[in-house]
Amino acid sequence: MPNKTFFNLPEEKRENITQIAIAEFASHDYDSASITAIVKQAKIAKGSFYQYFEDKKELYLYLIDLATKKKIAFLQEAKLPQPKMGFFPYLRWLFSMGTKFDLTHPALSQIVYRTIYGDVPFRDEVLKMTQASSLEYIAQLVRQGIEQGDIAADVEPEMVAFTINTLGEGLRHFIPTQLGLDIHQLAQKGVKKDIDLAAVEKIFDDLFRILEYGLRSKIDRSQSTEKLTATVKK
Amino acid sequence: MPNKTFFNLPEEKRENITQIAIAEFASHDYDSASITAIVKQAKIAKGSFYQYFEDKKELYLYLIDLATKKKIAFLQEAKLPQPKMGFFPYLRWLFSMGTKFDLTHPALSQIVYRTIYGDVPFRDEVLKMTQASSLEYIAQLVRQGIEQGDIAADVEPEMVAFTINTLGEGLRHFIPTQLGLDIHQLAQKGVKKDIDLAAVEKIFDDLFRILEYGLRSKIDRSQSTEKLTATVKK
DNA sequence: TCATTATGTGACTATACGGTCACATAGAAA
DNA sequence: TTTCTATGTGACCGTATAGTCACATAATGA
Repeated sequence: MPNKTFFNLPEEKRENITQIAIAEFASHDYDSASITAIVKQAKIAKGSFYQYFEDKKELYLYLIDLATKKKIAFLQEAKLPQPKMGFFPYLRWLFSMGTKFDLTHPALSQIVYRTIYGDVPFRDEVLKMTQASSLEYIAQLVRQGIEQGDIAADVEPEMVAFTINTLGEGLRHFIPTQLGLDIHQLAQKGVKKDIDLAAVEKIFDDLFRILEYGLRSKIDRSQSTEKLTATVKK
Repeated sequence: MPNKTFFNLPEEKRENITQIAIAEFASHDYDSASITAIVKQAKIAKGSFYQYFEDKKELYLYLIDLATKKKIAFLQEAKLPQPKMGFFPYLRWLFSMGTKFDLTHPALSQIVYRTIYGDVPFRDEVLKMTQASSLEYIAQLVRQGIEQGDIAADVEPEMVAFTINTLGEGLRHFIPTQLGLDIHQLAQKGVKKDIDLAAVEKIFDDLFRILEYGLRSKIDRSQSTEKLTATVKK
């Protein structure tokens, strides 16, 4: 955690430094992100920076923490749907909110994303803060879905959790691509034009058609293939 | 492409330099990979290196090219299965061979993987050499699968191609994890213990159960749910 | 033997990095 | 006014980087 000096700073100044740091760590991996570049852009002395943060690692962990908290706040702010709405609608809501967060906070999301695939020198430490928990959450959701009869009982919950988690991460690439947005420009310059939400929903329609057919329990499948098709295709 | 001086080198020396370079670019992203470190390990003078390669970028592109060619050779060497064997068995063969390649050439595969998620300064240039073509190949396969009646006609081919491609990439994380291997250690030290191939097949069983149910055309689905289950579970 | 060409070499340049520190400034308390 | 504490500053350190170049060595051919 940063020194209290950092939090004593006028909000505007602190926010400015934070935003510049986010942009730097979003567009470079840990080793390549430059403290020198940050202080130069933020127009503060190097010595000042090192009065706010112990070292580079502390700044980085602070940003990871910030991203995690912002995402949780984002999900809580959008009022959670009925908890008993069933596995697939709930999962779709999760995917949809995740996408909205990624599109409205592209830089933050990019920083977290980097910890999964990039070269953070202390990856394990960071993954505990992010990735592991989200995969475990989905796995638990899947087990619940099986108990409730939403998901076929003969699937391997870990495999399903992997499939869902992987596709969720993959959407972070796929959706911007389909919308004609460049994911790296996005992280640096933010969203310019309005997002075609209908196109995003169409992508979810298609993806959940595959997932539902692939995962739904056999009772449902044999009973209501037509109804399912009707529901999915609206 | 490297200078011809590089190819005039005694095979052993050239191979040594190549392997060291591969290890370096596998364990660091483009900016962090160090030419100085490579020449030090390979015990050649800096000046010699710059007689083989124009600059860092040329070495990097050479490695990407090498990885691509090795993977293609790997797929061709394992004699291609009957081309008309149907979409799912063929896809499973592709996944299986991809996994084998990743496990036997972890460093090369890591370098290519980096171009998708890392910060190569000339990403677009590189993606044309790798990612784009594999996604396009799968998309074409999907369209073919729809024509042949293996895949439901009402799915969006691009969406299916994304799903498959994303899961294929994701397996590169998932399989080593499930086998208790560390993906980054793997890239640096290679495979020590024998790989539990049965466990890998089990993962494919589970994944293809989801994919087949999710994608198979409705005619097949209603006709032969039992047979399909029997086939998949063996 | 000499000349020509291909290779090898490592000190060197210019630049960048993370991090430090002696000092300067400011505001508040006394 | 003086003292104390919090904050700001940028030259500087040690180390690393990609890339260069004047020179050395080796091999080939005449």
